[in-house]
Amino acid sequence: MASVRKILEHAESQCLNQGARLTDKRKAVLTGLLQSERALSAYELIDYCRDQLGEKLPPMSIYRILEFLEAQQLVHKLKLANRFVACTHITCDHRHEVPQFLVCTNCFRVAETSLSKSTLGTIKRNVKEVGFELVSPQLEINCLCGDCSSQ
Amino acid sequence: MASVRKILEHAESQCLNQGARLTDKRKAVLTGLLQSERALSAYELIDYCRDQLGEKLPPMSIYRILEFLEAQQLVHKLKLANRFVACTHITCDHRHEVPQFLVCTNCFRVAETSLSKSTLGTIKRNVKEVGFELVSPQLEINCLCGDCSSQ
DNA sequence: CTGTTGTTGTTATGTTGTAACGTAGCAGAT
DNA sequence: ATCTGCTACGTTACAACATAACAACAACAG
Repeated sequence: MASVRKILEHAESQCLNQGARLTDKRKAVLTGLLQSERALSAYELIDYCRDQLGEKLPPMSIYRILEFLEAQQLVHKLKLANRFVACTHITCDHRHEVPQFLVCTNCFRVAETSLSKSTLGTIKRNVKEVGFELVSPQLEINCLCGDCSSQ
Repeated sequence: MASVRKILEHAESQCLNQGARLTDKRKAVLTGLLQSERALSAYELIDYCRDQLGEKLPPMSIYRILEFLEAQQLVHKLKLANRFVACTHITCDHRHEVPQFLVCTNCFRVAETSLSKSTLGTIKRNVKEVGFELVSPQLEINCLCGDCSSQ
């Protein structure tokens, strides 16, 4: 995995391309997520930025920054856990596929898999049958990670 | 669909079989969920019970009751939406399969589908590959319902 | 320098969820 | 009856999560 510094640089130029700025505060929040193995809540990020990076961010700012980072596709919000993770493909330039997140309900570690096109197709067909529509191109699945399932 | 009264009777005898009691307050909460098309939050249920059924339930009670009803398999908690729905199979006696909930992210209407065994198998294999384990026998998928997707 | 836009600060408040402890009522044993 | 123990429910207080509304300020184009 690339160093945090490298990733930040990459993210910064990516933002500039879109006419957006990756400020220090935004970098701090992104750094927090990059350095964590687990998905973090907004308030955990506040603590992290204060304790590790000396950035004091009130809740309001954190939520704004997270919203920004999400819009830039640099982080994902996991609704299942009400937490955030850095996108694992930040440094890839290719278009992102439909991401599938496996979220450990115990410790909030997150893994990503990718289901085959045909499996996804099956799911989509099922959804359509009951008159619904898959919106979020994002699947989140309740799991236990290896550590937690072996207690 | 069976009447609410019928369902309550069925649920009550099911509880008795397990040595549990379906009290008036518990019935009120279950009724609220049965009469709603959409998944309801704990606080919406408080309002419903107060306004429609004259049961004043503090948050603590609601959460305890919901926990009870979940344990009895009478309701499901949807983590994606932080809301609750009555189990659509309350009146069936057969063992429940792995439920899959399609949750409208806009209005919280909920539909259930069932993926084929093979599709589920594929997902389980994917999960296992990254060292995780499917715990919750429950899949929740972010969708838009027909109404909301056509705006 | 000035107006505009975007970023952050500040304050206040709303919403969701739980801990800790108290009470009420019923069931069975003595 | 009284005790005991259990389950359901009440009460208070607070923790955790999220946003509204408005003020201040920095960056930048013209």
